[in-house]
Amino acid sequence: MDTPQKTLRRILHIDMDAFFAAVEEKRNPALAGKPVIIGGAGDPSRRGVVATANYEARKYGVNSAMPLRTAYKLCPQGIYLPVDYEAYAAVSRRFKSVLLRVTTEMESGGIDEAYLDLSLVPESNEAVALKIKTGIARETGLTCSIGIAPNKLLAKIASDMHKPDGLTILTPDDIEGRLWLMPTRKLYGLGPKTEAHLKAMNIATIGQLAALPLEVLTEHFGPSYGGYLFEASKGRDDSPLITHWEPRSVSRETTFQTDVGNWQTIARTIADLTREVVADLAHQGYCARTVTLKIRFGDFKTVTRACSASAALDREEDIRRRAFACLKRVDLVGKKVRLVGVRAGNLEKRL
DNA sequence: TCTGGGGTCCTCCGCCGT
DNA sequence: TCTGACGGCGGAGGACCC
Repeated sequence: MDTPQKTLRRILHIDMDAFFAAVEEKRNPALAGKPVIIGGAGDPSRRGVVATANYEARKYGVNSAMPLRTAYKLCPQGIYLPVDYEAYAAVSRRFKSVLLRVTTEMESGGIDEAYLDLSLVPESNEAVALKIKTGIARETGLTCSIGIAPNKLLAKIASDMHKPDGLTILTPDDIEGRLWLMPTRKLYGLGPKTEAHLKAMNIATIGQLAALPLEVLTEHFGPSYGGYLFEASKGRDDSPLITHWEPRSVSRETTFQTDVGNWQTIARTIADLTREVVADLAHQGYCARTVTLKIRFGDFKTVTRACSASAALDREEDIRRRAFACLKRVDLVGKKVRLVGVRAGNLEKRL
């Protein structure tokens, strides 16, 4: 029997250019052309990391996830702003409404990116991309970069290839000539640890990774992740778009400005975080069966302690009592605490 | 010396029941 | 009754993403 030829999917990935910084520049045009760095409380003398730096600031070597204090050393003349999540979320809803006019087959990939399945959209790739870019420019005044490919993995790589304001189309014919020339780190899900592991194996490019037998990859990285690397290095990915999603956990955590040795301060902070978690659970309509406490010490060593209940909890008192039961199981003697966090997991819909 | 916050998923390990 | 294999499950830690 003939197996029918599986038609290629057509997946678009869109990434807003330097999103947080672009929103700030839009509402304060005086920032244009200046290095803008957004992160933490917007004060580079306090603890925090860079959430977004605009292209001007990147010229000084400032990048996402860099400590604000390091960014300040590289770019003392930069303009430092706090993260205004509500403002960015409002713009995010507007750009996503443009996407939903193209197709409702959309997966949100966070506040500044999304995937669309164009398989049933009649227009050409170029026509769809132009429609989206002009729509977003009209709606928000911002630019975006777009990648289009047969799957999510390649579409995301493509959107990153020409930034800002880019459009890149990858086909299966581009795997050898383009994908395989890239550093391994360009693969989604391959972070600094795996990159270093591969470097130690003399593997630097996706092409070199693709040449490794499956057995070698599973031996080094386990069957699940090894199998993923085997497929991804060849540009293969059949993961579907997730158009509907339920949260798995709700959490709050905070880093102290200076490390804390005082038990009362730690306890009060846990109580405050618990209150926020409970409010968030109520707002989202969930209750939780597991409470997890996270403690990070001054040396960055992190421990977690979890406590599960036989029935799902939604009362602040019940969740706080379990968070404190977890705290009792952490040895704090002679240690200073850098961060505390409270997480509610094993969520169930509230009736 | 520096390393946020909010998430997801995976692995490993120990416990428990069969 | 003892022992080992095995699967499920919860806890802990870690890698990764935006």
